[in-house]
Amino acid sequence: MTAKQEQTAITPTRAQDYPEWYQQVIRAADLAETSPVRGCMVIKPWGFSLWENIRAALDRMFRETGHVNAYFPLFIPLSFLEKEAEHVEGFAKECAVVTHHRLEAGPDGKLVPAGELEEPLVVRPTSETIIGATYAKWVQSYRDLPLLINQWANVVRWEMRTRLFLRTTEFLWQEGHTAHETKQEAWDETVRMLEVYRKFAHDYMAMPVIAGEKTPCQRFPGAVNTFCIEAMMQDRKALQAGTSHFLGQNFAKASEIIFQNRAGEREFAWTTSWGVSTRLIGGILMTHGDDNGMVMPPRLAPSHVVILPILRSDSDRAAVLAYCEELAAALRAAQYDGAPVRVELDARDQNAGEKSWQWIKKGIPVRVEVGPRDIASNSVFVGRRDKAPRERYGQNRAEFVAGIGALLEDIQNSLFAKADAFRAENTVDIGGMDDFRAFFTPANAGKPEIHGGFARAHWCGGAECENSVTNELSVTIRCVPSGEADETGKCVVCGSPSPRRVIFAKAY
RNA sequence: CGGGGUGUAGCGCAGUCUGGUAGCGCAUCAGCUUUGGGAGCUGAGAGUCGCGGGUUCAAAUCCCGCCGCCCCGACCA
Repeated sequence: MTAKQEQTAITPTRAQDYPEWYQQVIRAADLAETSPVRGCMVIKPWGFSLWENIRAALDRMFRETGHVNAYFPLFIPLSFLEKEAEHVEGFAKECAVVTHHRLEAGPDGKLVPAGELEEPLVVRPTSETIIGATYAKWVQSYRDLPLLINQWANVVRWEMRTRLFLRTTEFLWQEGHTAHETKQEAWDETVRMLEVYRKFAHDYMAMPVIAGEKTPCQRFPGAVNTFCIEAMMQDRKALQAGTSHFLGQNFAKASEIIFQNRAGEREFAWTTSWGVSTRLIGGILMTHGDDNGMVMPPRLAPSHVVILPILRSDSDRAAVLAYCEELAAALRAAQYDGAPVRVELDARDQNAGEKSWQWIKKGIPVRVEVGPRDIASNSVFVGRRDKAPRERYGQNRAEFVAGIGALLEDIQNSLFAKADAFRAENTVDIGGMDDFRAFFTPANAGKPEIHGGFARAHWCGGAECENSVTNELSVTIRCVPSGEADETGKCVVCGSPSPRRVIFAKAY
């Protein structure tokens, strides 16, 4: 082997500079770019198609659990936001506010806002309050419940620091808002939707997650309980990938969602809300992406297969293209995940190797090269995105077409298995504070290397202990995992008795 | 919003210290040659050097102010 390292499509590599790698993959895979507006992004067709597939799959799951879609206004009267005290406190600092409704030419010819609004409008950071006000009108009787509504929308949160997909000023999401007759029903809904998210992450994103509950410090403003799914990225930091909130009667009280119950009494409804956002795209990138770019899980990939004709000479050209067209048609007639296989035929007149690398960077699951030799032997030359770029194999064309669904499913499963193994390798049980510090302290403080992971450690339940590790090590409690057996122990910070382990990690 | 870094062609960068009218690689376009793995040769196009002001005969370069982006911190999906 020569001293020269094998060239990677992305520089720097993950190990060299993870945040820079992340940005370069977004560029190289043509997912998105920054915009003239600070903190806002342009989602490009290849990235948006991924979002559309996420949306379609989740939307189906929401309908299967009895929900319907609706749409509520982008603008929320300021007074609505003021109704729930904790909610105000949580969001006030990051609200964009509309104060005028007209532009007029100023003395220097420039446009200036005019027509000041009587009441400023807040661009929704989330829609609990305006949906609550609407539900208050819709709900009179227990017969009007439950209300099970979702909306796909954009929201704005004026964040200090933004990162493409992970935290942008404007982002796309879905927010489910439900109202129920009983506490139990609302609680069940909260847990049901958390499970929908967990299943979606596992089955579609091929991203293992831990479902659990947030500590009081990390709760959604105004919620009684907040549940979440937490994933581990390849820099071993945690990414909150979805949340489901049990809101109790807090927002019903704020918005006066009152119904007459079966006993004829007036009662506040029990509500929930739950959401996932375009952040999931960042999650997919950081779960599966490698030093050659994006890796799309087949079930969500904008396209499954790209056919790359090898056009060696003009005399071959027509025959090769015809063979490729037939192959594309045969693949499109095949099914994967209950729908036709999505196929690209890249007949652009460019160097074959260059085109191939472009598709590798975009993360398409399967590449198929077809040249005169393949046609002569009635075969195709196949490359999988979950394998090394040069690790390819020839296969009989009919077998390849017949097996395309199984191949895509195999890639989907291998991505999950790899991510799951990575998470397992970087999840450790920790007992004492010395080990805890060692786990979360980088060896090189000047330019921290990838370090840490998920620490499963005991916690007494006290906010002081939680805050102390956050202040000292920038480590937060990601969640109290659901469905784990109780295990008594001693709090990693203070040594007090603890009923169970929780997940500590650095987080996005 | 505090500390650090950075901003020069679509992308990655040199040039800045020591002021002299902008360069390299990749990409793009044209032509020819190539073609089973990120092609070669020749030629071409493309930059208000982040923005604004100042010093100077002359500013990418020096000075002042502002802005964007990245990292760390506070905050968060």
